[in-house]
Amino acid sequence: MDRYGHYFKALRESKGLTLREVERQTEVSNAYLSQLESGKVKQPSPNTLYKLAQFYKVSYQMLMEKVGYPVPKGDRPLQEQSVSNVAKNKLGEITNEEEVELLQYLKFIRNRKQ
Amino acid sequence: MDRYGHYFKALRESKGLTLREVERQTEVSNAYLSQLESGKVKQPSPNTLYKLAQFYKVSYQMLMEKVGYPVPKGDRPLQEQSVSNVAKNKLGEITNEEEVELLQYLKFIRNRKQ
DNA sequence: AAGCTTTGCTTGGTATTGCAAGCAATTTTT
DNA sequence: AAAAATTGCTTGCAATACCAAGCAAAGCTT
Repeated sequence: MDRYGHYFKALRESKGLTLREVERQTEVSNAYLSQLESGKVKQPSPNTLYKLAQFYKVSYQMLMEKVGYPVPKGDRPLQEQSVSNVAKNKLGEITNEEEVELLQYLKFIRNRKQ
Repeated sequence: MDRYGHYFKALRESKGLTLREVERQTEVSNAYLSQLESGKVKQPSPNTLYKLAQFYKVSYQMLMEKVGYPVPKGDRPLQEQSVSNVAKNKLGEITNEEEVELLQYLKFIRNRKQ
């Protein structure tokens, strides 16, 4: 049940802060912080994690990982970003003709709006 | 209320899939998918977003951002994978609305061919 | 045409996030 | 030492994520 609760607690105590002190600066209630530190919360929202990451000056991604959210695959550089590659990743195969039609349609959309 | 619902719907329909087909492959219920696409969900969990990102072959980070979760600026991919990139090189940036329209139009193109 | 299947959608329910309010124990102030 | 403030913590509650089950409409099959 409590896998990372003690981590948040250690983080706070290492800085000698009270629950209410953290509450004031992060806008996360002391009630919830207490539950968080004692392992009563399963997966705090990214919004909450972000506030805590900012405040404690730790990596947001690391917190996400710690509570069990999937993290983006690798920080490796993305592959070449040619139009066809991007289109393939996104839409499955897309033909040249389809791409041309999409581009023309985009022009149409824009002209229509004014 | 709904800002990204249309987007998920366009994504699914551009591939000509049913709610239940997506359910089978992503393990996200068709009930929830329906709610998601009609703007009845505020912030689907990262877990759900990850499944959909994998399945639709779009960037997980981009979905996170789309539904309003904080995304660390430094860790963001240099260029996001999206339909907009199909056109970006040639026509510059496109808006979310335009992207949705393009996805829908792609669906139309593909269905038109019998 | 009458059944069977598939479609998107709604509804009722469970689980969880996150908080306001309050409590007992400890610390600080007077 | 009494009063006041501060501490971590619990509890009830509102909001929301997510799903199983079911529904009406539309599509197929015979």
